[in-house]
Amino acid sequence: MHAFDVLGDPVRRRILELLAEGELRSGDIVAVIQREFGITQAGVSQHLKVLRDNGFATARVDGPRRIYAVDTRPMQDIDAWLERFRQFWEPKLSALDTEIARGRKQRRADD
Amino acid sequence: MHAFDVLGDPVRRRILELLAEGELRSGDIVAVIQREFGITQAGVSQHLKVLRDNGFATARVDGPRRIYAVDTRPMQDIDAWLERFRQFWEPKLSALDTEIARGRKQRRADD
DNA sequence: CTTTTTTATAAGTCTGAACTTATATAACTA
DNA sequence: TAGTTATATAAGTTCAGACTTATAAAAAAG
Repeated sequence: MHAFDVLGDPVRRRILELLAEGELRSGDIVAVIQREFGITQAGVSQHLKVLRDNGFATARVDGPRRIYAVDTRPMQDIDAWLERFRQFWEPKLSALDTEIARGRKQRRADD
Repeated sequence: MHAFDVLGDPVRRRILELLAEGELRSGDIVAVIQREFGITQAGVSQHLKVLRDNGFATARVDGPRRIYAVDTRPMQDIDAWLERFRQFWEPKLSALDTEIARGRKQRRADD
């Protein structure tokens, strides 16, 4: 399964947004997702499994609980895929003058 | 439909990769996709419609042909969504020493 | 020690997106 | 002008993935 396939689901994207803010218990993730999407604990758990199996998240055991953390390695694949399109828009980062100048030149070429 | 939903399909991703290299006729896109994915002209055309309808591509008329071009505005939404995860990995751009140092500090905190 | 909590997984259900065939329409060609 | 090319859309089909209920197993609580 490709990284984009994983992110092609709104529940999984939302879970990753939550994890980007810090580690969470499975149960806490379930509570938020149930409220926002109205699906069951088992449904959320299945999404968590997809994330684990595809490298987007890790889970450590804490008694009967699982503590989930984001793993952003697959995000880098997404980021890399986007690279081919970045030439079409202005860099978002603060950059050296040469980078800024390069960005402006690209912009002019596209307009 | 969310931008990630659109990219959650391998055919559409491939079409966008092709368009990133430059404008293409519908028929040429169909030829490549038929060879790589084995689906019909109508199938490809439906994917092209999804891309048009969701702002990822534009089509201008040239006689009986349609010439497709990529529109990267929705990519920027993807890029923006990724922003929350970039703190977890090293910046790809050459950066000021402070940026590099900041990147390394983040990396250590995560390991 | 029994009951409760936590959460992953199994097994079953269902629907919409990805596919097909068919075709309409516009443009081109001979 | 008739036949061909190009391509979008309509209508129908199908199956994979997102969902449910049920439950097993581990840990915690009383």
